[in-house]
Amino acid sequence: MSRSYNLNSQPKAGRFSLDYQAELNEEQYAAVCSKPGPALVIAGAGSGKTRTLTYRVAYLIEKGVEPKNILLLTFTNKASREMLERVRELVPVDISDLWGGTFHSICNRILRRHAEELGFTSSFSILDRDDQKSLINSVIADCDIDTKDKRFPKADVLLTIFSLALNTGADIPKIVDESYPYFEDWIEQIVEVGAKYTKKKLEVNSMDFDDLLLLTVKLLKNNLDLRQRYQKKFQHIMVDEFQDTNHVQSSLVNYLVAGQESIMVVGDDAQSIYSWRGADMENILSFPDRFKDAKVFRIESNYRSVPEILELSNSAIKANRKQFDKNLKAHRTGGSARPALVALDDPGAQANFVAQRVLELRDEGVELEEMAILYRAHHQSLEIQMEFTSRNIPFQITSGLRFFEQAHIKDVSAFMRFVVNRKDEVSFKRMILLLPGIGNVGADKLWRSWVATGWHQREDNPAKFSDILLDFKPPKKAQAGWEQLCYTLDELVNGGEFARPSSMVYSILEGTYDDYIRATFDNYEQRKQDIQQLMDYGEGFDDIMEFLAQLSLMSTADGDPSGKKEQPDDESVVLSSIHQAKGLEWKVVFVIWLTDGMFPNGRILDADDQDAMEEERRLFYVAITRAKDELYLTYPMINPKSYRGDLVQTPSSFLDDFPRELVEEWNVSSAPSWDDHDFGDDPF
DNA sequence: CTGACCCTTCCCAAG
DNA sequence: GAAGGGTCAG
Repeated sequence: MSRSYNLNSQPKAGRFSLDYQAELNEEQYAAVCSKPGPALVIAGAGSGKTRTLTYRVAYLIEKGVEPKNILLLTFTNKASREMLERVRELVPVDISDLWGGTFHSICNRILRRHAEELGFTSSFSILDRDDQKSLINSVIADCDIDTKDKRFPKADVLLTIFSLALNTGADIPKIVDESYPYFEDWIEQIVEVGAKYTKKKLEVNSMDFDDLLLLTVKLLKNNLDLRQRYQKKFQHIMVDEFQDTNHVQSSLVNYLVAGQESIMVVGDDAQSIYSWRGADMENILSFPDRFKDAKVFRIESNYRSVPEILELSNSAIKANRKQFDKNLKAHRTGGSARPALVALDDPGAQANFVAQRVLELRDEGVELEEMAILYRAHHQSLEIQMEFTSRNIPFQITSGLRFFEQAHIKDVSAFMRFVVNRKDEVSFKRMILLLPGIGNVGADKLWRSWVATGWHQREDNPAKFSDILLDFKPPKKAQAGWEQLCYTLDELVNGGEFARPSSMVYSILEGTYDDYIRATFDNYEQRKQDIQQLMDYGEGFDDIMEFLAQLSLMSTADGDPSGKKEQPDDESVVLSSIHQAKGLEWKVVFVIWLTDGMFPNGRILDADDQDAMEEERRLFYVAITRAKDELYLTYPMINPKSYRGDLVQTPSSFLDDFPRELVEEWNVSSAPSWDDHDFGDDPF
C-alpha cells in the first residue's frame, strides 16, 4: 500500500491542516515539532503526555515519514489502542502498518518471524504464570532435589527470582543473596533448576513473558544483519512510560535505535511504580548521558485537575527525596471544594459511604463512568463489590485474574495450543488431565507415547489425529473419554488444515468440554457464556496462531475479549487497582483503604526500606492525580477481619505528608441512621 | 494411581 | 478466607 500519502508527493507542513501552535501549549509544541534526534520528554501527571505523543506521530507523518517506519512502544494494549486511534483521527493516512503496541506484543511480532533462528518454531506457545509453574515443577521433579530436611523454594518463588534476575540483568546468586538470603544454601540447585527450566522451554517450544523480551534482545544482539534491518525500518521510535522500563526493555530500545536515528521517550519519574518487576528509574534519569545530543523537554502544565487536587498532589509527593524537582502548574481555575478526607468506622461503613456518595453524585449529574474507586490491592475491593451489587450500582472491575487465565478458558485453549504447537507438553497434559481416570502419571505416559511417534516435531499436520492417538493405551477408565477427545482433535485439523479459531472453540465445547464443565463447576452457565464469548472473539481472526498469541498477551485491563459485554448506554463505575489505573482519569476518584498496612503495604512498612516506601508514595501520587474534579480519601478505623490482628487501624502515613488544611475532613462516623444521612450541610 | 479431603499457607502490584 | 499442597483411602 503506498497509500494516500503519495497524493501529495511534496510533504509540507500544514498539509493536514493541523494547527500545532493552536492545539498545543508552548511546552508541548516544542517537543512535538522538535527536530529529529534523541529527545527526553519529562511530562508531569495530566500534562497531556498522550496528546504530545500522538501529535508527534502526526507531525512526523506530515513531514513525510512513512507509518511503517515508526515504532510506538507502550505499556498497555489500551494505551496503544487509544494512541493509534487518536493518530487516525488526526491524519488522513492509512497507518495500519505503523508498529504500535506493548513491548511484549511487538516482541511477539518480531519473534514469530524469526523464531527458527533461536531454535523455536514460529508456532511457539506463550506461557502464563500457571503454565510456568507446571513446567518448573516438572523440572524440579527431574532434578532430584532432597526437599525433606530443608525447605526448597516453591515454583512461585523460583519464578520470581528468575524473572528478577533477567529483568535487572543480575545473575541468580546475586538476587538470592540480596533478596532471598534464607535460600543461600540452595543457590546451586536454584541455578540448576533455572538452567533446566530454560532448556525445557526450548524443548516444548514455549516462551514465557520474559522470554519474549529477552529472546528478542538476543536475536538482535547476535544477528547483525537482522538488527540493521530493523534499525533501518524503525527510523522513529517512541516510548511511552519510559520511567517504567527495565533493563531488558532498555537494551531492546538501544539495539533498535541506530546511530543517528530518532528516539523520543516520554515519562514522569514521579510515576515510576514498577520497580518490583525490574523497572529502573536510571533508564530515564541517565537518558541524557546515554544519548549525547538528547534534548530535554519539560511539560509541567496540568490540564486535568482542579487546583485543590493538584496542590494536594504536589504536596504529597514532596516527601520523596529521589525525584526531579518539579511543580505542576494548574491550568484549570479553582472554585470547587478541597479533597475530602473521610474516616469511617469499618470496611462496611467505608463501602456504604462510597456507594452512597456515588449515588448522590449521579443524582447531581455525574455519570457513573466518570467515577472510579481505586485501591492498592485487588482484595480491598471486596466490600465495595458487595455493597454495589446489593444497591444495584453497575460497576466494571479489572480483577487480578486475566480473562485468559481463568481455568475454563485455559482448558479450551489447551486443545488449540496443542494442535498448533505439538511440542507443547503443558497443554497436552492439561487437555488430557480433564479426562476422568487420568492423573499426573497417566498423563506423563501418554505424553511419552506421543513423543515416541515423532509427530511432535514434524512440520506437517497429521491428516487425522485419531489415526495416531487411538493406538495409545490410556487407563481403562479413561478409554471412552480418550476416544471422544481424539475425534474432537480431528475436527480442529481437517485434512492437515487448521479450522477457523471460532469453529475450533465450538468443536471443543460441543465435543468434550461441555460435559466436563457441567459436571465440574457449579457455575456452569457462567463458564459456558465465557467460552461463547471466546468463540465470538475468535470470529475476528482467521489465523489460529495470531488468535492464541492475542489471548495470551491480553491484559486484565483490556477486559473480556468480546468487548460487547457492556452496552454503550450501560454506564458503570470503575473499580481498579492503582497500577492498572495509570494513565487514566476520571471526574471523581475515591481512594480507599488508606491505612498503614493496607496502603502503604504492610510488608513495605515492616521492611523499613526507604526506596520501597518512596515508590509506595509515588503510587499514592498516581492515585490522587487521576482525579479531575473531586477526590475522596477514605479509611476504616477498625478492621475486624484483619488476619494480622491489628484490629485498630492507623491512618495511612501518607496522610501526614501534607498539611491538613489542604483537605476537608468529613465527620461521618457511626451515625446509627447512616442510610438516611444527608449531606446537605456538607461543603459539596 | 487417582481423587477427595484436610491442613497449611499466604494475601502487593502486571504483560 | 481461599487456594494450593500433602496425605490417605479406595
